[in-house]
This record gives sequence, C-alpha cells and structure tokens, in this order.
Amino acid sequence: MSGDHGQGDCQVNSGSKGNDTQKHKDKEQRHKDHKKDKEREKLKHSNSEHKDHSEKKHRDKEKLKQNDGSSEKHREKHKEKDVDRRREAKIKSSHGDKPKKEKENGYARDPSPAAIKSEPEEDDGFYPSPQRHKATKRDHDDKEFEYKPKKVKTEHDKKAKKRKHEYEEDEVCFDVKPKKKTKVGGKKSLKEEEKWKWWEEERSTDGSKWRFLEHKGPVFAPLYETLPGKVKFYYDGKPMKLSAPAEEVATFFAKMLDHEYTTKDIFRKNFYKNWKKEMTSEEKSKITDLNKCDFSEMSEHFKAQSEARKQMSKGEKQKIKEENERILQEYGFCIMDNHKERIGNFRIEPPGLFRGRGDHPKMGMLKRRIRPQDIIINCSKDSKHPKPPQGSKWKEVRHDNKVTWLASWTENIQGSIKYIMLNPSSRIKGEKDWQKYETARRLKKCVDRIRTQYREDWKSKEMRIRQRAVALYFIDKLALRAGNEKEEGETADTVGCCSLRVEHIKLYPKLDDQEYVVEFDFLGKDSIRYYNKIPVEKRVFKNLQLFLENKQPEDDLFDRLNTAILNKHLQELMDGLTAKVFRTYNASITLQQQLKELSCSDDSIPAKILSYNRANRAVAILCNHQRAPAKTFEKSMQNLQTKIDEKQSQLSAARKQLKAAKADHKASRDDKSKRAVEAKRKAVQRIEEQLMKLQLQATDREENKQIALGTSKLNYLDPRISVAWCKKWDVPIEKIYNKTQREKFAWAIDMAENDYEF
DNA sequence: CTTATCACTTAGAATCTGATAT
DNA sequence: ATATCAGATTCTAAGTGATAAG
Repeated sequence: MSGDHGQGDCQVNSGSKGNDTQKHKDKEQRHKDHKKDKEREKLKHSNSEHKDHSEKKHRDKEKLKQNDGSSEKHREKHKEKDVDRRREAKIKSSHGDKPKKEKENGYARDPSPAAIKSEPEEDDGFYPSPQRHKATKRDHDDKEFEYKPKKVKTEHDKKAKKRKHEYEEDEVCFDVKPKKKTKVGGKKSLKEEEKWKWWEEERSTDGSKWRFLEHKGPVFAPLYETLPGKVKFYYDGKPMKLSAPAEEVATFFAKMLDHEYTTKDIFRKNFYKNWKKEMTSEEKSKITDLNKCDFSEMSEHFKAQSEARKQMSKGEKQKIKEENERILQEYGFCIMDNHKERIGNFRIEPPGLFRGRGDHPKMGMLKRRIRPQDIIINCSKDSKHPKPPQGSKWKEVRHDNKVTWLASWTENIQGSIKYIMLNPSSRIKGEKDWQKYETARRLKKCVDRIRTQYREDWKSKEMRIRQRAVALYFIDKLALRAGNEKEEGETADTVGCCSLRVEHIKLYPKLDDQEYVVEFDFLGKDSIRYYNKIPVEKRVFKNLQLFLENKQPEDDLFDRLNTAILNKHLQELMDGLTAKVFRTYNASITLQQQLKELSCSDDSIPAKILSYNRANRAVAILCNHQRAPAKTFEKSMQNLQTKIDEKQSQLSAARKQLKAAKADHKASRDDKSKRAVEAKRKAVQRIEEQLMKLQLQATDREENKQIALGTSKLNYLDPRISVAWCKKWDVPIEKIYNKTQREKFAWAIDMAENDYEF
C-alpha cells in the first residue's frame, strides 16, 4: 500500500463530481437548536479547501459563501428540503448545466470538506484483526450456491444426480407430518414421512418464487366480548358504563396496567388521544382526564381470568389444545409447488396498544382491528382461493408469484405492510438462508482484498471516500449494522453505522495504557445500547478527528455517506455484497475459529457443549445481542445460590464425618471403620463434584445474564459449521439445536460433513 | 437523483409448555 | 397434585436493502 496518492496536496478532487451534496442536507436538520450564526459558521467550508491536521485556521478562507438563503434555514425537514431544492435550481440556472458546478455549491455548507490533504504516511501497522486470513483453498462447496439468480446447480457430485424435477409430480407430498406421530395408516404415511429435500433440487431461474400456491387465508382475532356487568370502570370514583368500542380499548389499557409503559407520559397521552376517538360523544364529554380513570377492576378481572385458565382441569385444557391443533391443521399450512409447507404466522395480529421499543414516540397508540376487507390475499390463480369469513370480502385477491407472502395488510401505526409468510423450515425461507451463507462465504474469499482497499481509502483525498472507508472498517471490525436513515419523530432515535452522530463517539488519544481509543455509546436496533471502547489504528483515529471538526453533537459523523452509497460501493467490490453480509461473515467465521480453539477431544460431552456455548457467546457479544435480565433472574440466581450453600454445608458435614471416621479408624483400626472412611471419602468427593457443577452452572448463567445466544444461532451462524462440529466431536445434534431449529436447518444437517469449512 | 414503498430478515419480549422439584 | 422454572414458541417491532415513483 504505497499510499501515496496525492501526498502533499492534492486538493480538490473534483469532488465536485460527486454526489457529495446529497446527504448532508438531510442531516442538517438535526441541529435544531443552534443559533443560526453558529450554523452558518460551521457551514463555511468549501470543497476546495484543504484540510490538514493543523488546519483549523484555514477554515475560514473559503471562497464559497453560502449562496442561498441558508441563513434562514429552518430546522424542519421539509422546509429544509425545499430550501435545498430551491437553491439547487437556482444554481443550475446560473451555471448552466455543468453538474459539477452545481455540486460545488452544495459543499459550501458542508461541515466537512470534500477534499482532504493527505496525511503523511508514517504509521500503519499491519491489520491487527485476527479475522484476517488468507482465504482457504478448500472451497469446492462454494460452487454449490452461486449468488447469481441464475440457475444454480450444485454439482456436488454425489448429490447432483439425485436432483430432479419434482415439479412434474402431481401429487402433493406431505412432508410435514401431523402431530400425532403414530398416524396409523401405515401405507400412506411412509411416503408422507419422507422429508422433502428441496436443497437437492434446482432453483428457479426466472425470479418467480413459486408456481402454485394454495392456502386458506389468515385466522382473525376473536371478536371483542363485552365485560360482565359486575366488572366496572370508574371515572372520578363513580362507576360508568362504557360503550363497547370504548370499553374494548379501555381493556387494552387495563391489561397493561402493571407494565411500566402505562406510567409513561407519551404512552398515556397517545392512548388517551386514541381512546377518545372510540368514545361516544357523551363519553367524550364526561371523560376528560385519564388520571381520573380507574381501570383496576377490569385489570383484576383479567388477572382472575388468566388464573382461572391455569386452574382448568386437564380435560378442559386438553380440549383447548385440540381446538388449537385443529386450527393449526386447517390454517397453518399451505400448498406451495406440490408440497405442504408450514406457515409462519397465520394469525392476524389482534388489536391492542402499540408497544414500541425504547423511547418510541408512538407508544400507546391504538393498533386497530384488522378485518377481511383490509387483507390482500396472494395465491395461484388456479388454486382454491381462500374464502373470507361470512359476509365479508377480501380487499383484493392477487396472484403474484414474484413474492413469497400469502396475505398482507397495512398496519395503522407506521403505515407499514405486514405479511403472512412461511415458516423458516419452508423451502422458500431455507433457500434464501442458504444463499445468505454462501454470499458470506464468497466474502471470505475476497475480504482481504476489501480490507486492503478500505485501508488504502483512509488516505483518499476525497472526504466521501474516507468516510466510506472508515465506516466500512467499523462494520467489518465491530459488526455494526448499516444504519439506514429513519424518519424523525416516527420511531425511537436509534442509529447504525452510517447514521452515527458526533455525540455517539468519543475519542481518546490515550486511555489507560492504550492509544487511539474510540468510545462508542449509542442505541442500536430495538434501542439496545451499544457501548464499546476500542483502540483503532492511528489513521482511523485521525480521520475521525477530521470528521468531527466543526460539527455539533447532533451532526452526522459520516455526513457524506449513507447506506445506499456504501452498498453501491460494496456491490462493486463483490457481487451481492452489502453491509449486512459482513455481520454474517464475521459471526460465522468467529464461531468457526472459536470452536477450533475451544474444543478438546478428551472433554466430556457436557464440556464440549460448554465450549460450543462459549463460542456462540463470543459471537453474541460481537453482534451485541443483549437481553434484559429476566425479572426472575435474581431470584433464580438466589435459588441456585441456596442450592450451592446447601451443598456447601453438606460438604462440610460430610468432611466432618470423614474426619470422625478417620479418627474412629485410627482408634479401632478395624476393617469396618476402614470401610466407613472409604465411604465417607467417596461421599465427600461426590458432593464436591456436585458443588462444582452447580458453581459452573451459576457462572454460566451469570455470564449469560444479559447475553442472548438465540439470535446469532438463528440468523448469523452458518448451521453447517455447527453440524460439522457435532459430527466431528460426536455430539448429538439435539444438544445444539432443538426441534424447531433442526427443522429450520434441515438442509445443513443433511448436507454438512464433518470436514465442512465455512 | 431523492424519496417512498415494498419485501423480507433480524430482534428481544411475552407467553406458553412441559419437565422437575416439592 | 401442585408449584416452579427454564426452555420453546409465539409475537410483532425494527431493521436492511432493492426498486418504483415522483
């Protein structure tokens, strides 16, 4: 990496050629509170300015002034956009059609210069990440699944022959067997039980997702049943009978009463506003203050109800179970291309109060009841169409085989579309999953090249390139998510890599005994906090300092970057590469490495499983998969501790006895007392072992307190790695994957041999 | 372009279930 | 038999990213 591009003074890149303008305009609106002058001031950079480290002084020398009315800038997004547009239009007309020029103006307001003077070379150690290896030679498996939507064959010799077109068969294979495993009629079940190995067949090449699809439509939420008369709602201390719609919404609130949500201001405000809409006009005029509403009787009623449900007799419970099973059998499956497949979510989401994660501006809003006329059905033209419930109609029935969903509706909180889709064990999900890991494996082959490239790009003279390169480094090294932009005010304020703001990182040239430490502290997906202090290479550190210059805390760190730009770049580096592939790749490769490191052939099975879990945990930590400690966590820890204490006193008692026995033996020297000593000794040993085990369990549980293994296991770890590991170390697959997981990963379990290499 | 829409994956919490302890 | 608990399952929110629309 010679890196000498433009050493010295390459300035201006024609950064102008680029799209450098785009992003910051949106981003600017975040500084809602700054004074205009401040804002102005910081916007004063021209793209042609050269920055060097010492540069701050140059800051003002730019020739470009803000040419539009930017001083009037409002903080509102739309307005902002308008201003920008106006400005651009103006520019355009004044400069003619040179795109370059017009961009140039964009820069004027940019917090960061487009061009950067390159820094002196100096540092640069080698890339430290352990992940960076040469790709291995052994990749024959890769061919098995090409990325291209082209037809892919898996010419894995042994399997290839088996592959043929099942499509021609007329008969449906029931590859999912009915619950009762002893479905008596032996003849038919044989065939039924045979699991369909879709992974041995060819995939379609034309972008269609299926050729035949038949299902019975979704199951709707049960209608609302009004409360028994004795369960009262009180307003201002007086009982008040509510109309059914108002009552229903009230029950939603009542059911959440002991959740802390209901104490939050926003929640209450949203709820109250939405509740009012359901009230009759009399109710509206009477109920004017949520604080005067007493839902406690309703709440008690539901608690009693669920208690009663628990107390039901066996027979009653059995009956309910059977009914559920019947519904599952009827609605829980569809027929897709000759195979009966399980549907993932065949029940429509019931109405209720919206619970966002984190600090969500819409928490407490009413999620409305979905009716047949809200539902779009998707199925084959030549299938038996699902029929809407008595007296109702579907919104639409369409036959789009370019998508995988069976039904959809638009949800009223965010206006997004919800879908009914197949279970992860289905062919359609499995193929995609498999493909995902194949893409990650292709990344493995070229990740060195990509890393070399982005390191080189840290020295680029173009700001946008540097930002892109540093962001990619974070995504690669820290497994950060891409970070799409979100609409402000619609969702909780969370970020990913590209949407990081200045306030989310802190730079420490020295911290304790480390140099160039970056501290990350932000809320990511689901408002899970990401907190990490990590030493980075000097060049990265310097770049970050540069990116931070002249910015406010609420400004974007990467003001010239967004996920579209990043992904477009990645696409050029490798077919099918996007930011999320790095997460998959790094997760899987980490598991593989950790397993290699931790597994030991003389370990017992439980010890091996512990190693597996530890490897899994390493990945979960990398991906920041956290969970709230269960409310019962402390208690269950305590229980365990009690057990440990008991064991401990048992142990000392046993030891005492041993001592006594020894003394006894010393005195009597007879055989009997000798045997007694031996027995006691054994007892002590046994108890010691038990104690050890308990203590191990305790540490394990403690370690796992806030770490969730499931997400990575289900979504990031190539299952073939785990399958191969099980085969290699003779660990039954059931120890690693439960039934559902085995169904989802059936393809991997079937195809991976013990020498599988990710 | 730039934004909006759509489809689909990924996510933690809530709820259910069934095994085990009492 | 009942209570307890942990793991399994369900639920649905919240991401990613491609592409259509303006």
